[in-house]
Amino acid sequence: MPSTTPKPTRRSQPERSAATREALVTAARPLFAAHGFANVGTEAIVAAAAVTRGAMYHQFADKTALFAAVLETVEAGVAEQLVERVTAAGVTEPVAAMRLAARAWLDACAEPDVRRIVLVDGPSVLGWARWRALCQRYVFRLVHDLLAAAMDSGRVPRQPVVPLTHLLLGASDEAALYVAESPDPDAARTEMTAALDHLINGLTVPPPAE
Amino acid sequence: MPSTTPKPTRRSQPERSAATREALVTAARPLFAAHGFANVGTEAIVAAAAVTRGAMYHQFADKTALFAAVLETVEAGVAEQLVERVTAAGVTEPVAAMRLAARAWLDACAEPDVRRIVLVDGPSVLGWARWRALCQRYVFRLVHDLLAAAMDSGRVPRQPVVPLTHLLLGASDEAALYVAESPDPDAARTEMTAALDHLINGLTVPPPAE
DNA sequence: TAAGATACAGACAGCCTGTATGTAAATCAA
DNA sequence: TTGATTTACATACAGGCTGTCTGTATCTTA
Repeated sequence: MPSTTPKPTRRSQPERSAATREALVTAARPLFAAHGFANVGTEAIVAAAAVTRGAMYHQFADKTALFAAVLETVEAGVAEQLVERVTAAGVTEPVAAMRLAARAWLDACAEPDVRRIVLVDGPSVLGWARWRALCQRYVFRLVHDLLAAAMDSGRVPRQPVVPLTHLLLGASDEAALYVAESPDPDAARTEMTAALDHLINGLTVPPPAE
Repeated sequence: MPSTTPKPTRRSQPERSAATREALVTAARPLFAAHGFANVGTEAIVAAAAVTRGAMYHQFADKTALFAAVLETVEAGVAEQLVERVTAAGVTEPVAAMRLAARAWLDACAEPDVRRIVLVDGPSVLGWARWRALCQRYVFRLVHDLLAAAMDSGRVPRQPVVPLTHLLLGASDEAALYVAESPDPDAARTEMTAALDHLINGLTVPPPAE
C-alpha cells in the first residue's frame, strides 16, 4: 500500500502540469476576489497553492496570464449556471429565456468572485478587447444566440444582433453591480429585475412611428 | 522688471497648492490614458508636471487619490460636453434629448482618456462604489433627470428612475467601448446608434400585455 | 519680528515582479 | 537498460515602484 503524499508515485509531465496549474488557479481565485488583482502578491498565491514561484512562472507567462486563467474558469462557471437555470425551467421561448437568464445572472453575481474578477478587474487587467474576447465564448454567445432566436421567431424585430447583445450585457453588468453593492440587495434585486424586464419587453415590440 | 520664472513673486499658500495640484492632474491625465493606471510610475508623473514626488505626496494622499482627481476632471468635461450638445440643439423634449446625449457620449468616448480612465481603470482602481459615486454627480445625474422628465411628460411610463438610469448608463458604457475598439469605428458608431435608439424607443411605450 | 503652520525636497526602507541559473524528474533513442 | 534531451520545478538576484520620514524653505499670524 503506497503512502499518500510523501511518495509522488511517478506522475506524467502533463499530469504534473495540470495539477500545479489547477492548484494555482484554485488558490488564486478567492484571493483575487477578496483583495483585487493588484493587492495580491504572487507569494501569497503560491503559498496558498502549496507551490513555489518558480513553478508558477513556469506554468504561466506572468501574473496576468494566471489571472486570465482564473477569469476564464469563473466565466465558464457562470455560463454553466445560466444554461442550467434556463433548461431546468424548461423554457423554450427565447424572450422568456432571456428574462430568466437575467435573473440567474443577478444571482450569480451575488458571489463576489464574479463581480470583482470578471466585472471590475477584468477589463482593467486584460484590457477591454481581450476581456470581451474571453467572455465572448461564454455568456456573450448565450445572449447572442437567444436574441437571434427571438428574431427568428418574430418576437424581436430583425436587426443587427451583435450591437444589441453588447447593450444588454452592458446593462446586465451594471445591474449586477448595483444590486450587489446596494445597502439592501434584496430590494435592489426586485427593483432591477423589474427594470430589466421593462428593457427586454421594450425590445419585443416594434418602436412606434415617431 | 521682475524675471519670469526664477523669481516666484511671492504666491500665497492656496495659490501654490492649487498650482501644483493642477500641474499634477494635467500631467497625469494623458499618461494614465495612454498606459493605464498601473503602468505609470509616480516618477513619470512628477517629471511631466515639473514637480517632485515630495510635492505630490503632500498634495495627494497616494497615487489613487491623484487618479481620482484626474477621473473627476475627465468626467466633468464629458458632462459639460453632453449638456452643451443637447442645449445647442435646442432640444427640450426629454426622449429626444436622451438620444442626442447618447450620440454625444459615443463621440466623447472617441477620446481614449474617457475610455481608459473612466470606463476601464476607474472601477478597478477606486472600487465600483466610489467610482459610481464620483460619476453620480455628473453624467449619471444628467441621464437621471432626463428620464424623470420623460416620465413627467408621459413619454416613458412611470417607474423607479434610479435602476433604469443604471441600465442605460451600463449599456452606454459598453456601447462606447464597442465603438471605439471596433476595427471600423465609423460603421460601429452607426450600428450602435441605431441599437441605442431602439433601446430607448422601447422604453417610450408601455410593454404589451403578456 | 518671532513663532507656528504650510509647502516642498530628497533620502530610505520595504515590497513585489520577472528573470536567470541550477537541479530533479520524466520522456525518448538506441 | 542506459544515456541524452526535454520538461517541471527551486532559489537567488536585479530592478522598479510606492509610501514614509526627516529636514528645509516659504508663507501666515500674533
